Amino acid sequence: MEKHYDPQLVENKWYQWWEEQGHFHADATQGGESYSVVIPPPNVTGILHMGHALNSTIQDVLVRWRRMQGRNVVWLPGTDHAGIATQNVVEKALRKEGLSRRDLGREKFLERVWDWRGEYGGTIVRQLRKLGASCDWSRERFTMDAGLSESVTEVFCRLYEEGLIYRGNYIVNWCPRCHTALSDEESEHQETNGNLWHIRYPIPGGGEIVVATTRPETMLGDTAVAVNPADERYQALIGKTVTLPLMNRAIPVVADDYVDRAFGTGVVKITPAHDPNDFQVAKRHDLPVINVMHGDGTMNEAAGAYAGMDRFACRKQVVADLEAQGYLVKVDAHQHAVGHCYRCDTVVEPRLSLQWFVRMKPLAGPAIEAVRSGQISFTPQRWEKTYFEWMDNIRDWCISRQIWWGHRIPVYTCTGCAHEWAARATPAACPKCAAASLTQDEDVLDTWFSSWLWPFSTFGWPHASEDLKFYYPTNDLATAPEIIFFWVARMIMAGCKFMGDVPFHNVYIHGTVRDDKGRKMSKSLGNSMDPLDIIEKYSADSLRFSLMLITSTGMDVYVNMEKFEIGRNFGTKIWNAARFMKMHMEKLPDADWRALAAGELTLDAALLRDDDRHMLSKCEETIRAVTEHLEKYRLQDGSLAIYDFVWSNFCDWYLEYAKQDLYGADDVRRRQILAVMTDVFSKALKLLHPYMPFLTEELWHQMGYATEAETIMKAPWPKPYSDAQNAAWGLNAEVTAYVEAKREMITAGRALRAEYNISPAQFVHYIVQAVDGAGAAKLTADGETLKQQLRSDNLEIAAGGGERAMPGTLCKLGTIYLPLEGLVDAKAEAARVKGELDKALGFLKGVEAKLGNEGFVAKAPPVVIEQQRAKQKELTETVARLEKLHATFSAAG
RNA sequence: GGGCGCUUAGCUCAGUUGGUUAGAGCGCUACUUUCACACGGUAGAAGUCACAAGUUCGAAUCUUGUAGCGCCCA
Repeated sequence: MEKHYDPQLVENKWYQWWEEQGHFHADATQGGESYSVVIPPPNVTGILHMGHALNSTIQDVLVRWRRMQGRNVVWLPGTDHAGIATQNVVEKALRKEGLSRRDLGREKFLERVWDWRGEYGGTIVRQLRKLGASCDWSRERFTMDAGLSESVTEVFCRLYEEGLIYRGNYIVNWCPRCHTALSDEESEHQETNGNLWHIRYPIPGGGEIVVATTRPETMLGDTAVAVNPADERYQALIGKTVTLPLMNRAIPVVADDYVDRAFGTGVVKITPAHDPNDFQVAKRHDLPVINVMHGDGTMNEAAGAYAGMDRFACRKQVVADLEAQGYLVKVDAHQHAVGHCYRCDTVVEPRLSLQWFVRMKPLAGPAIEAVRSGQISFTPQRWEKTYFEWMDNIRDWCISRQIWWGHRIPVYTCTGCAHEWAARATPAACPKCAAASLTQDEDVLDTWFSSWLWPFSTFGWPHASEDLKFYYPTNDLATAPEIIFFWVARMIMAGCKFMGDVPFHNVYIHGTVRDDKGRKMSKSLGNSMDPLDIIEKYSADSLRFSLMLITSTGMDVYVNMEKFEIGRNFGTKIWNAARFMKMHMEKLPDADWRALAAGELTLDAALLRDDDRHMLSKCEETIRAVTEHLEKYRLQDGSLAIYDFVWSNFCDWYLEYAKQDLYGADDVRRRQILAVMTDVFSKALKLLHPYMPFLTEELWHQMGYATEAETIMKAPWPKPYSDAQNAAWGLNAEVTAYVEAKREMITAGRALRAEYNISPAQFVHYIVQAVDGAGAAKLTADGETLKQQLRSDNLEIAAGGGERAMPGTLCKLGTIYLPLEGLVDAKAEAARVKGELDKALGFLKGVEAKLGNEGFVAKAPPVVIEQQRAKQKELTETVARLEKLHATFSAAG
């Protein structure tokens, strides 16, 4: 084995092998307890970014852990067709050829998109493999697959037939660049510095009123102005008309509660075709609706002289004209939130158009109940509030998009009798009049209209299937908070509606990966990190482990390149621990390490020493801790528990302790030590496997824990030792406490030599004054290992007796001295001891104050009082010993 | 404007039902290439837990308020 682990070859080798061996594949017919996860389908145009790395690692940790627990696990991967984004990409490519999609026509264009998808669409799926994601690739799905398309049509038809889908003229968020409607969720509000223009609208026969607007170009489509009915200032004007400047149109003054008296002048212009609130006002007052814009954001004929201008150019011109004609009163700077297209960042235009909508209220009820009743829970739980907030105020969902790439709306109209209906298959004739001449709606559906079916459409719905029966509902869903409205909430609604059951039981909402300055990673900032670069530089294991170790549940995570050294260094540490063990294992060629790693540990209790017992106890503790953390989705705590166990316990202490025996001549003892090590280390590898799948698989084989055909992926998740084992081996709290006290003494001894600048290479003489005879006996039995760890050639252990005039440190088991006769600065030592004494006295005072407090003694739980009493006893003894030591030095000085 | 969250060591963050001498990783200081590992070892320094008031025998932890930062929704 090399000194440094080289992950590049190893990672590719194992991934390929896992996949070839079918270890990721699951089969419903094998039964057992199911555990299923569907991947949040990444955009087919996408490439892997740090957010995917975090999201996928979380899922893979959970999935690999459950697989080792023996569950029948499936992690279903796939991509969504990302209607607008993909169409944009292909249209851009076409433009380079000087073509538009209209030049090609719908059919040819779609062929081009499919070609594109075939060539570039699989990128992210290949990248997920590099990360180690144990997805069942045989089940990979795409939202435009035949099967998933069938689910979409089925769902559309059912909702249509139930009257839950309707078409109507409403104000929608319109992206003039993508040339399509967007849902409310797809319009992202951004704080923008704009202006509030105050415009004079003259009253025929004298006077004027002033309206304030942030979008002056829309005034061309004004059909009224409105005031609050309770606003005394404008009572006289209600029902009168004013003249619309520039257009010279007479428009009425209406009274409506919607108007906020305190905003601007208290008078608002009403532009029904270009503002959702104005549209409502127009409906209430039966006002005409004038659309002044084309779909591409240029002004249309209704804009009069401004026809043909771009909306922003028009804004400038309108303002200039208003000013020139004396209608502009003033301009105030005004900050407001403006909707932007989530795909291309163009300013969204509220626009009246004919679109398809889903009535959401009836779907929301059961979905709200599913979370309220606890059938679904969010981690962290606070996101449930966000969910309820949105669901309680849910609005209808605009699902039609004026693009070509997507599921075409299955609504047909008879050109003969004008009958309109939704059909699951392309109909041959009108069901009403039998005419064969039909037209299909030109629009396609929102991509999320297929994604919201993902947890069951991917398992074969609407057809009954074994998979659907066995794996639905899924267990966990991991995603980012911004997806709660787009996807999570809608999946819950769809699951409840079409499956009659929730789509998953737990939603794990993780944070955002940011750069080390806390900024979101973005192409324009140039601060994004490519997970593949990290994998190349440090390995996928390092990426995964480091991410998990530094990311607390649901919190944003700040990363930079150096953070990934954590995982790499840890990997090297484990690698070297393994290398060390192997070196000694080779001295016992007859030993069956595989049986030891796989089976129950049998040990000769008579040969066990306290450090072995301590190690076994710690291992058990770690198994419990990691398992519990994973159950609670505390992935960071899980990784930290393993890290601490392997590094701070196994490597720092047990390995060092073991050297005495491993380098010694006693084969029986060596066998025992290596048995304990193998048991503990193989368990550590298993606990670590979900986080670092590659390294653990490599070592699983290197260490001889498996035959070639076996994988750690399917090795059973470690369990704590049985009560019988614990009893037989003598694992208990006293033993653990003794070993830890012994370590405290070793640390104290090392600190003494550091203080006296004794070179680490030099062997030194120590004297230990144990507190009692029993302690002295134990320490004497451990004498050789103590000497090894203290680098001492002379260790005297005495029981009881007085304090000595030499540098010493008080420990639980006794005082450890560094006998440096003649060299000791007694004054300095006295001062050092005085410092410790003062500290101890301070704590003692605090404890005694607590115990002296009547309220505390009367009200605190007995356990806590007992704790304080024990502490008081301990501190009192410490103080007494320190006082003696101090006195000794004072006398010597 | 409404909602949610954050503020703990130089940096990034843990701290799970109130009871610790408040922890980790990185960074920092000193020593160190000794026979698993310098991607290492040993020892160490470092925090009025944002601020204020309150509840309590006891508050980093609960309540209220203030300030700053961030996100979501209008």
